[in-house]
Amino acid sequence: MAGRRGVTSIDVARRAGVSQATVSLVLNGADSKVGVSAATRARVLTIASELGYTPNHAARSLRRRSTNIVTFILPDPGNLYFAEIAAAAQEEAEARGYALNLVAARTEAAERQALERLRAGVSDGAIVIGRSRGVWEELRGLALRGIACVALQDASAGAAQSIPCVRADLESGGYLATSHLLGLGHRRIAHVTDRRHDDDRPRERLDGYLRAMREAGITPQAEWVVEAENSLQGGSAAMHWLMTTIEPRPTAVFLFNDRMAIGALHALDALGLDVPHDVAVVGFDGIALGAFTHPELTTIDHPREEIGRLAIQIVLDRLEGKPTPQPSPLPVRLLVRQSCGAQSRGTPSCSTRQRDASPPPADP
Amino acid sequence: MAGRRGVTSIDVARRAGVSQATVSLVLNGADSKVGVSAATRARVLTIASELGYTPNHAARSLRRRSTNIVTFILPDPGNLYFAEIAAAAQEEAEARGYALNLVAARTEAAERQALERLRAGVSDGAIVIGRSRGVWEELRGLALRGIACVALQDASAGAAQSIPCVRADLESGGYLATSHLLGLGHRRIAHVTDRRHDDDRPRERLDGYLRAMREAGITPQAEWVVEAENSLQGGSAAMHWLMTTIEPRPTAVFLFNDRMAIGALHALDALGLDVPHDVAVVGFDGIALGAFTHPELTTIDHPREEIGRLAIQIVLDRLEGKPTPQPSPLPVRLLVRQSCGAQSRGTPSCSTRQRDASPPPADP
DNA sequence: ATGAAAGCGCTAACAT
DNA sequence: ATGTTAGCGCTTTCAT
Repeated sequence: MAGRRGVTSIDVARRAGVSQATVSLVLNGADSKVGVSAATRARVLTIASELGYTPNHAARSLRRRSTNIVTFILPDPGNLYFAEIAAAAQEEAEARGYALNLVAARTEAAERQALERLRAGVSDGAIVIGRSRGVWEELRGLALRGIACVALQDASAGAAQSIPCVRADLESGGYLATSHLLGLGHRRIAHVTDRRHDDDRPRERLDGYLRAMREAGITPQAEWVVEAENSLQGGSAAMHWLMTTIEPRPTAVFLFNDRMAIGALHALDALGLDVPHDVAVVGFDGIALGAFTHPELTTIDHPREEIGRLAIQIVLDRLEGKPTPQPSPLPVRLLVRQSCGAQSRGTPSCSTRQRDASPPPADP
Repeated sequence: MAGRRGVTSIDVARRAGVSQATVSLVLNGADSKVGVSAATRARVLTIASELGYTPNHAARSLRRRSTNIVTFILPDPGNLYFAEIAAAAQEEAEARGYALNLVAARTEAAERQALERLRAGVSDGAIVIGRSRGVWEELRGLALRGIACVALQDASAGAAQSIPCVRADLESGGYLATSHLLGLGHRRIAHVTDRRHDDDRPRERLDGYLRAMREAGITPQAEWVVEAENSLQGGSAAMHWLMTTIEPRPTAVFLFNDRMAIGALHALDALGLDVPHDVAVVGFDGIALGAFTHPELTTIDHPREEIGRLAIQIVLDRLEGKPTPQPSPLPVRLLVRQSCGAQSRGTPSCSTRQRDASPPPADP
């Protein structure tokens, strides 16, 4: 039920007493060699806006073989980490005249669907946070078709596979987090990782964790590493399990991401355990929310803006034929707040950047 | 730089030794009156998949005058409330064979852009959480063009304007929240609202707040109602201001949404004030995160799934020509957790649905 | 400076 | 059962 059809360039042409081609010429600016007289130009423009003319997207895309759209496929819109990256990408895309479409692909089926639509040419490029292994073959196929694809945060996609990948240095992050806890005197340090298997991301953090432990001469107990669902509940459940099952209890826990860490804080609260006194907690990602938890969350801070901006830049540069080197992993940094116990509760660190802003005007 | 073009139905036709039209017939199923022999059908299908053929989206949309896409314009992807609604909408859209594109429109300019693209026909319908006042004229224009639009959570859009609006009963929510606090014995109850002016949403909650106060025979002090930015910081700053400026201090605060409430909890924590003992806090929305804060957040729970599902249903029903009545406001409910002080900290209420799940398997 | 015309890849009505 | 054909609305080359 498409309803009455919109106004076309032919309508504009008729009203303006010119040919349809002229309308097109006028609307696509003077970038063409052929010129249009100022008078005609003005008349066409006026009438177009009078009629509320908007060029039809499908027709234009069909003809131009491009859409001016980039798709951002995200596995989980409920994870603010992705929201923050997408926001940065969005801004950059907009600045360069492209639209960014977010597509949630929470299941493999949804992901397949989304990729299928990419093949159909719904957009000129894509930023993909892959979920399933098979994504990479698919992405290469798309790249061959001229669709500019960039992977996010996936080591396996790497240079070998010829599709560029923007990522943070996750292994270093894992190492940093764990070293920090070791430096605070902790020995029984647990790590909660993402249950999803078909993915290297959990592995990288884990590698960093293991390296730090090894360097400290500690052999992590098998039960110190637990897999959980990547969610608030998952983090909470994992922490609950760690605290009620393992003897002796771990004194510190490093979690897969901030969202799970927030779940974990809640579990500890419910168990009556104090953070950081009884258990130290370190998250991963650096989402803004981490500055507002109780206690404030110590975490591994990713350059989220840069990740988003870089990803879209590579996509657009490719689209415009510019050379795009395989980017190197972006550095992460330790963001010390309260949950790790490195600072006293009352003394907020200067690295806690998200301090309360100035008071609002009262104005009922 | 579109790269080499993809495989078209003509390629498939050639290889299969049939006409291009036959390929189209086969791929669009048997819904047409004309038949295709099973043999031809099979051959075409095989070859199509061998060649990796995917129908071109632009061409198909141009011809069919429809895209099979619905756009969801959201003002703030960092607000989990929208993420939860969008997730529900997504699921329903998928189930009905449509794709849902999320578009972030954090500024008015971005919103205009997004609406412009709707006019161009990028999608068949749209769910819009308007930001600026002008949206409504624009939406009506789109509806006239046959694009099925649904507004979310905006009273002003209502029946009068002929564009359907799915919304929760915000005024009742404000009333419920405030009444609850009054019932707990509070008298100096503050309300933190959204600073944005061109919008009725803040107003509705405020109306509920004022009605409850009036019924209780209390005249709210002007300074009890403060406007703040809709963000974690905004909530935090507003709470800080309330607690450090007003004499005597309010003993309870009802905030515009859960995100601001979480910011507020943080400010109270930083000031050394105990929630709910020193100050009772009530949020609004019911996002999942509210069950994981410290203390757990008492809030006005919206039927977020239903909102998302209903919105997309109306869009799709309109698209399919089914009658779609103007929906009535969806009921909200008080979700009592810890931050209001109605229950002792140690005794979680049964309405706190998001309890920690069962323990995960240890499996390093 | 402007118009005529050829498609982009597909669907759907009509002809065979 | 299959092929032919006429566009969808636009861009762009080539004439004029």
